[in-house]
Amino acid sequence: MNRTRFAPSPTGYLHIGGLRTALYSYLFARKNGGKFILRIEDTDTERKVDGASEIIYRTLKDAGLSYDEGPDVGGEFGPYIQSERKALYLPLAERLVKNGGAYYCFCGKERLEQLKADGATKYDKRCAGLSVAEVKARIAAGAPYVIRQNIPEEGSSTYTDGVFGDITVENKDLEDGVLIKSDGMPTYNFANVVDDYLMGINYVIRGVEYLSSTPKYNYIYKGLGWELPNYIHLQPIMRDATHKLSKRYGDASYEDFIKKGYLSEAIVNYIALLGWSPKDNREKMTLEEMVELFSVDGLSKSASIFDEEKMKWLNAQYIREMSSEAFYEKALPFLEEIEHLRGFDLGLVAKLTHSRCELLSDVGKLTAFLNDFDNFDLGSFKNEKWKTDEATAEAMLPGLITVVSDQWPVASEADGKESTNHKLSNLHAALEAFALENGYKKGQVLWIFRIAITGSLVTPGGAIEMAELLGRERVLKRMQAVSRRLR
RNA sequence: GGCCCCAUGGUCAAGCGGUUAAGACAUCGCCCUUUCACGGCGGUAACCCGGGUUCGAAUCCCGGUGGGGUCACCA
Repeated sequence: MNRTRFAPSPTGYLHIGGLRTALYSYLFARKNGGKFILRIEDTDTERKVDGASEIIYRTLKDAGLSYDEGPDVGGEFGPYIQSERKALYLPLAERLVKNGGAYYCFCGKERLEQLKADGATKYDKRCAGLSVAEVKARIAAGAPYVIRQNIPEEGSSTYTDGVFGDITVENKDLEDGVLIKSDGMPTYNFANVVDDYLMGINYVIRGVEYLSSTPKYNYIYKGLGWELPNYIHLQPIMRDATHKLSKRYGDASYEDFIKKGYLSEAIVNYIALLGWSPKDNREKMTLEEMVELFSVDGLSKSASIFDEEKMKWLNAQYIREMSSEAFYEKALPFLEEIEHLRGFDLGLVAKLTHSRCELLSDVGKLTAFLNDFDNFDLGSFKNEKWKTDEATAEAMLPGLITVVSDQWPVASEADGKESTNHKLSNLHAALEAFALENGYKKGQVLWIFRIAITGSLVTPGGAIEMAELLGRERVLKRMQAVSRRLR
């Protein structure tokens, strides 16, 4: 049984890079019929943020990455929150000391600093030579101590990474890291290894920052007589060629993108592609399809730069394939926040903007003309293809007003949607007739009409659709106002 | 600086010794069209550099350059 895990520290919100690591771990587990586990690594009390764990749970679920075991779902390898596992580590470190894989170290801060000042690049193993009796005596005397890993001075260590292949590091380049701090608590390095082993994790999927320190971790496994896990290291997502994506620069978290109007599916789909590609080069995929297509050899060895443009494109793809009902439902929270949409038929707004949105939040700017009308540039009447300009508009408008006024009946209470559609198609026919009678081209009339009622070169729909959205009264009022401005 | 890793168009990326070096985003042009968008068609655009190995190298080896990571009683 393969078991993978995602082990974030609750330092705030879930970053997009973290989400991708979780995604790959999830895909690997699901693809191979294994289990995906969530563990919260909160041993650093300084950086701990209230509510951060909940954000992680929520985001993972929202993104569809269901975990089989975790703090809020339980499991037989718990607890899944590191701070609740405190008691586990010290005895194991002591066992490692007995096996020769670690030793007590009494060197204080001053000596460590002195070593560094003298040009040492790592701890000099001085305490590794202490006799058992001496160690006992010092501890009994109350001397503060840490437990350090005892790494061989000679030779080298090699392991095989799933994406990078064989990684070899000289042992002399490895430092005897602290396993247990002077307060009795484990360091991240130690707790991480212990927890992975105890939770049965046999595929460790994580960022490349651990690539060269993995041999150290392996010495812990070996020292305790544990079987080594397999490793899959992932290159980071970059903001540009030289900077990682990070929240320090406001590079988004998952939730920020949701707030910006991205769909969860699109975000997950896009980040899956950043650093991985399926054999058939497919781009738009559901989570299920990703599970199906996932394989480690599709993982990239180089870092990838985050390109929001492409994610936007993917988001647009997802938006377009939604049913109008689904789109309306998803867009509603955004629609309701837009001031200038008050009093308009939001269902109709959604229908008109659906195919024109890349982000759910695009509705606002697509309908801005509903608000910015009064002083629009009259030069907008100029159109080269239709050969129209302000003069054309001035000449045409009075007649146009009459047509609309006469041919577009006032809506009555009893009117339903069908009746409205009927009236609008009548209006369309009436405008065509008007064009014919007066020697205009249909396109000219529709252009003048649309500009006169929207004041905008670009609108989410044609003249008739804009008329429907604005309603008879507003359409007439706007045309009259424009006609006045043109005189 | 030592050590580890990486290097194909602006971006994501196929490619695993013989290809006219895919595809997608972006960009540009044309078509469609009652504006825009969608859609369709087409264009511009890449193997970091230098040495090898080989009949043949984007692919293998070495060196350089560039970039990233790592060298904490942080995670």
